[in-house]
Amino acid sequence: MSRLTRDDIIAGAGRRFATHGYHGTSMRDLGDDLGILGSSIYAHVGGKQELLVAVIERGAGFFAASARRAVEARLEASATLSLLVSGHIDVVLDHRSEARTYLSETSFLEPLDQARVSHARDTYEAVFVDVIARGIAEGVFDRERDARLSAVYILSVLNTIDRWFDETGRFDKDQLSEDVYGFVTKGLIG
Amino acid sequence: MSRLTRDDIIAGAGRRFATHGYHGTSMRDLGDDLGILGSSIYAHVGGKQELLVAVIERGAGFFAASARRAVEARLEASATLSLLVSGHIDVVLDHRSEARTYLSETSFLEPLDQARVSHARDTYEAVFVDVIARGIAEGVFDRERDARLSAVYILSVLNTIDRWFDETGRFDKDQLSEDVYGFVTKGLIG
DNA sequence: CGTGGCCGAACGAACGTTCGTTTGTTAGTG
DNA sequence: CACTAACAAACGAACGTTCGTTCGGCCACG
Repeated sequence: MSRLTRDDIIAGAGRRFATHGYHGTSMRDLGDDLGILGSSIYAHVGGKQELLVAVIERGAGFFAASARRAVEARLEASATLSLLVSGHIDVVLDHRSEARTYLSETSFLEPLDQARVSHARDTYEAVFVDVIARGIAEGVFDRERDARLSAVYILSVLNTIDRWFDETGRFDKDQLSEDVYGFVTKGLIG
Repeated sequence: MSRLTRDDIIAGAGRRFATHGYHGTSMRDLGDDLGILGSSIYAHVGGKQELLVAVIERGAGFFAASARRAVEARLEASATLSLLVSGHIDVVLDHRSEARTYLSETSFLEPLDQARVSHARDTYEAVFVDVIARGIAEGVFDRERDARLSAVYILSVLNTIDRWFDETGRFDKDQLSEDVYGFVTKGLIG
């Protein structure tokens, strides 16, 4: 086992935070996972709270990057939404720890950090709202639907995927993306 | 300030667990909320873990009761699903603390309790799966949709509602139920 | 007048963090 | 190519605090 970098520490913290929660994780626990003493972590980071910030910021970055890619493709509304869905699923499954920590431990940040993360999340959600509103305006989505509520519904589905999806199953990520997109656009009735 | 009952303690614990998490809550915190010392809680309850079990069991009970009511109405598939949706929303909004704790702190239960709660959750989910499968068989829902996946999607939407829905807004619970049901059956396209 | 809710002190364990020291790698010098 | 100064990672003990929990005594209510 070679020596560790700051990134190794953050990755380990993400794993622990995602599974045991921020308050359920001690520096000694984290050290055990990494094969060093809890106190040795302080050679890399200022403290436990700084680890949480780093993990969550990393998670936020993945989502922001995914949204940017979807928007910059400059496609029609439905295709953009499809990109947003598959991009979100990629983030949630390829960066499970950071995504999960970002999604469920944000309330344990200090107020200033929490405000910044909340703003990032609002910005990300706004991308979904905008593309849905565009789709409604173009007539491709139902004029009766509320763009904001629909975005919240869709994000609820996407944010929960990592809690049940088994990557090793007979269903792969692409099929999942397509199925989710089909569900949120056509619903149970089809 | 009159004297407290065991139920008061559990209700207070639910509130704290829901907002600060199980590990983010100390017995002294909880005592402060209730207006007594942390140590005094032990006059009502065996310990902290027992509080978590009680809160979660209460939450599980609400969901189970809702599912029972929906099934015993013996309606056609789509009407039953509508009852399941509105019943779930009632539980999540009328018993926010217990529902939230049940939904997100279950992993901090001891293995035996956790297994029992997991089983209860599977049973509840199965009610959704069954009614959707029935709807598919009757031809009222799309034959292309997978009942199990659809149930997970719908439950994802329902379980997230308490994180964003503002009861004081211009949108009431009944409108919300109808909107959610419309979304999951007809989707964005309509 | 006894039973039970509550207090307040106390317990040992675990917490996040600090600190002086040891260790292993790297860079520079002759 | 040997030697060494410098640096950063990791150790291990210790810090003050907070944790969950116990216990004896008090006081109000049934």
